[in-house]
Amino acid sequence: MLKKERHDSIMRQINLHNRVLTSDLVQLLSVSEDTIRRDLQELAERDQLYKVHGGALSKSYQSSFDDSTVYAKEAKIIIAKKAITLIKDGMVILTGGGTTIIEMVKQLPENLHATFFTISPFVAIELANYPRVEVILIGGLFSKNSQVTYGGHVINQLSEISPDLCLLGTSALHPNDGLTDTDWEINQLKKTMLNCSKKTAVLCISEKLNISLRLKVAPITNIQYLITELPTTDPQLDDYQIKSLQIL
Amino acid sequence: MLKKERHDSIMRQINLHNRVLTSDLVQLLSVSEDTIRRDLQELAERDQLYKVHGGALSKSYQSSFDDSTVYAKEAKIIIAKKAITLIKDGMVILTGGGTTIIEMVKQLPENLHATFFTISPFVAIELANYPRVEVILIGGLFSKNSQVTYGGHVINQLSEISPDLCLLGTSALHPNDGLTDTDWEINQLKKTMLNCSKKTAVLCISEKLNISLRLKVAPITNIQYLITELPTTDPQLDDYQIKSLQIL
DNA sequence: ATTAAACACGCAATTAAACGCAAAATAAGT
DNA sequence: ACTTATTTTGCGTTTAATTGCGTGTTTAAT
Repeated sequence: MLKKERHDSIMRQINLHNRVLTSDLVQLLSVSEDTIRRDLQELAERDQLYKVHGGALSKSYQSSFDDSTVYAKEAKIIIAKKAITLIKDGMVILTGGGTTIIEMVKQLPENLHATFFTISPFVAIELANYPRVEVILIGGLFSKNSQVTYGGHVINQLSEISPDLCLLGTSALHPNDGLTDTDWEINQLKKTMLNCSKKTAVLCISEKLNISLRLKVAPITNIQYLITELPTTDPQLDDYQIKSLQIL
Repeated sequence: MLKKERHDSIMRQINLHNRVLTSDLVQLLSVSEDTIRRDLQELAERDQLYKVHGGALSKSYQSSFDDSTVYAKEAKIIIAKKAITLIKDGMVILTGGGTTIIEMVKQLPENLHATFFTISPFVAIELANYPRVEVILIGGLFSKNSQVTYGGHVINQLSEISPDLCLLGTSALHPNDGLTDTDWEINQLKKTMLNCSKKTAVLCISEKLNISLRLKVAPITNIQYLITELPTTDPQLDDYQIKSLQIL
């Protein structure tokens, strides 16, 4: 088996399971441990995965779990400040969850007058500090992992609203594969959020760029704004310079 | 399981719960106590948590779940422990918001298997720690004062469910006037919650007894359980000794 | 003071990683 | 096609990391 095939296979396993054991890969690909180790090392050098003792982890896995030590907070504040330029008085806005969105909420102007729909209790609680903001928490099953509401009931309610702007945190963004995710239910949810909104902005710290996960949410052409902490001219963003997408 | 996964899992527990017991982690991650201790030590060295005898504490106490300032906490814990005796495996339960209810949630047995509907995001977040509990957050307008969802949408959804038990925190309870409140919308809400549930338990610290507010929610005969921090024989409860009301 | 739980320390067993080297495979040039 | 240069791989060995257990000590609660 060619090295490149092995690497692809390893990346597939990682995207599929968020983690992989060296020993499993040895069996799966029937090569020696040394080879796997060398492969993992190489992929780690290319920033495609996170190497740990005993195996490797998905790079995006990192932040899906640690949601407290607010990872890359500086970057998220920069993103937040860019994002609020999209928000005008009187708008109806739909948001997902995640630390990036919460950072954004904290940066909102004191006297903003707007209506927010959200699937995240944390976002709702944070928004409650703004006297002129109307907050509607969309109810449904509560996801223990993502800490947002999800499921059919949420989807139904989303189909009844038509916000001006949808603000979405991301697990992964890729120039070709667009927005992807790992969880089926959250995937459905994000799809619906995107579809019901007039415009969509994706908030994405740069390390989540060029990553592609198992489940496809939407092609990049369905997104109108991409917001990262990088300057708009940064070469990392070159692959995203397409006409339908405005980079902030 | 990889060490980093363990660490993330531990941090997640801490961020959600603000505290964690070594023994719980041993069970949760099925490794020896030594391993957990070494993990905690490592995380403590990295300033990610405070290590204490028996477990560890969150380093950042800033969360909205800071319960160190909860008023009359001791009393509320007593109430909580009484309340959970009403909860059996398999039940469908509806809860309101408030610190008393949150204290109760924190006291629930680790392996409770039940379905909870709630109008409080805080309660939902806290319930999310219980692996076998299904949490449904009832969505709607989010009240800045009471930090619960309210309004027509909530009322509608309540009318579609029929929980076995409704757990209600109280603003005021009076032998003649029953359950009363000050806010019109919250009042409507509590009425509906009471009506849709098969039985209702009122959680009430003793200092809120014998108080009557402007708006009537329900007569005392509509309530099945009264839970206070007092012993059931306390003279303060004499006025509430009626046949339809069980005092815990 | 007594007792049980929690802890720290060292040890040994297991497992993973790193290193050097030679065989095998691949690519390149004649 | 044949040889040479380069890369890749597997093996043996060494080194490091991780874990669980036994033992004795500390801590907290009664």
